[in-house]
Amino acid sequence: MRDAEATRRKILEVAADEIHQHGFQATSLSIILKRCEISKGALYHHFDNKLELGYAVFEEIYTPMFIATWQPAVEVDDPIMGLIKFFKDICQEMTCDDIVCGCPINNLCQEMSGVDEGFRLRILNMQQQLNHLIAFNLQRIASQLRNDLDFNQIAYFIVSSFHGAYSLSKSAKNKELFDKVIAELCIYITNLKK
Amino acid sequence: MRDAEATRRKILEVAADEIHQHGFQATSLSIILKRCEISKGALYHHFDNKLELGYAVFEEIYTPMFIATWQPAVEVDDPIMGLIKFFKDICQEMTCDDIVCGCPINNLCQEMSGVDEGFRLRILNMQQQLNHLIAFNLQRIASQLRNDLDFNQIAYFIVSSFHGAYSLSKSAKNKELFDKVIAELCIYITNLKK
DNA sequence: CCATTTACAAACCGAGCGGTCGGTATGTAA
DNA sequence: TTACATACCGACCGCTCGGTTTGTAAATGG
Repeated sequence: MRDAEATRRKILEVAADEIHQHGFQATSLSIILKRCEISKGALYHHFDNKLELGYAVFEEIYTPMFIATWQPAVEVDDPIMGLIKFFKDICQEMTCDDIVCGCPINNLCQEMSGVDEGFRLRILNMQQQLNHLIAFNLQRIASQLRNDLDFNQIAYFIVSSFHGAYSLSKSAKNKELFDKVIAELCIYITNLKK
Repeated sequence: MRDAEATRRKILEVAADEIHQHGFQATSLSIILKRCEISKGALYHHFDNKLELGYAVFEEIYTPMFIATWQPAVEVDDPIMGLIKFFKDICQEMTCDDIVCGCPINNLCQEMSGVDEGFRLRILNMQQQLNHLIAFNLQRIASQLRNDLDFNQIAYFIVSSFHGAYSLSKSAKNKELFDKVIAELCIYITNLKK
């Protein structure tokens, strides 16, 4: 037999890239087939339908990537500094094209939350995990922070601003705009400290 | 003749609603035709193609609505209080479904910025107008605000957070989440004052 | 009053979509 | 060698899409 697992993996990776670039609904299976140099039979051997492929991409590609991105930012001695370093690094490393393409999960959130319940619940779960991750680690150093802070609320606000920054930069095709919003976000985060 | 202008207007309004609900690409012309109870000939008599219809919706429906929404919020004696009242009002008036549907312009920004240059430039123009509107009116009361503030940066940050709040709430289908982010945004805005 | 333009209606077109299906090649185990 | 499962091929299907063409009744200008 040919390497079935490798075929499956290739489909997932190409699909992840296509979905990231064009969104789920606008992603064409035939383009995925062409890029993978496989037939439709091969794809439907590994996945029941387009939706199941989408779910698999979400769970096996986007989710691990998302966790691996955020976790190191807050699971450090000082999550405030961790977050700021995290954001600054993103500003430095990201190209303009990266920003225009946006965060895969946030893109799906915008596109698919209202369309498909399966996607919505997966995205919701991911967001709650992220929020807990941030809020818990802020709580951990509560003594260094201002009093009467609502850590959950703050975590949601940080993520909102971050993803909003992508949105704003999409129409501008301008990295500087992204950098500006992130800079202000960093100021906000810094001011959480006493 | 039958009332051509009324027909055109009805098409625009129905299209605006469909695009708001399903996005531009997923909006089907045939559904618009059914809802308007007109034929394809009527639609293509008034608009060259789907894209031109989309542009017309943007310019004749979304843009005036957008301006009319934000302008009164900042063109008051105290734009800080104006913005806070604006946000609080939105929290009160908006239903959960409204929030899930999102801001039409931000939705289009996410979906179409990378797909069509015509949309991108229209959205960009709109965002720059909004940013100037906010930044200019903050500048106006600079003496009441903290020193060394970058008003443009702050305006971008406010808009980012606001639109990010929609995004976050889409997957949660939860108004409280939206309210939380807005509450934190109001705290941030309040803290701009001396 | 008639010719022309306007404002639609309705039939139709090709392309592309997701998905199905019969068939084939390649492996393993009896 | 037989028997079967897995992995994959590619033609084809029904359907919807945006868009075009043709036809026609109502309004308008000369």
